[in-house]
Amino acid sequence: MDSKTRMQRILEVIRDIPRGSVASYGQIAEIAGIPRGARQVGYTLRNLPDGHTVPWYRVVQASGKIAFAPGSRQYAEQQKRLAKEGIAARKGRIDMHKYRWQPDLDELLWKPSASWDEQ
DNA sequence: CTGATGACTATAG
DNA sequence: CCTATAGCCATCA
Repeated sequence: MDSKTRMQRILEVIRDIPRGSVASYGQIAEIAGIPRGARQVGYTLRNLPDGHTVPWYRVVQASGKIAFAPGSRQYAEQQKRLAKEGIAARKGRIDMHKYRWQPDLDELLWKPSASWDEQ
């Protein structure tokens, strides 16, 4: 089925978010090849089956805010897990400039043989 | 098929 | 910074 493939691509991307970094729903969707699919990412995470190993807590809103309501159980859980990776959430907000995942840059760092002089 | 939903987002005030 | 609003789009009922 097609919807299943889409969901799997979303989960794959989330699993690729490195420890210590975060990505936005829209960013995940775009990387997964689903432009404007931010809500679908949220939908997918919302229905994660028990026993999953998806780092859902590394996904936040584009603004850097945690998507859960302040005071909720999940809000606290996410903030706690992020803190464990060295990501501080001040008032439920994360410094995206500092922690936003940049897959392209990651690849360049792992493949220094690529053209550097292009800038 | 139709209308409602929502772990979203960009924009305006 | 915050709220309000309008797009968005796969799923659901």
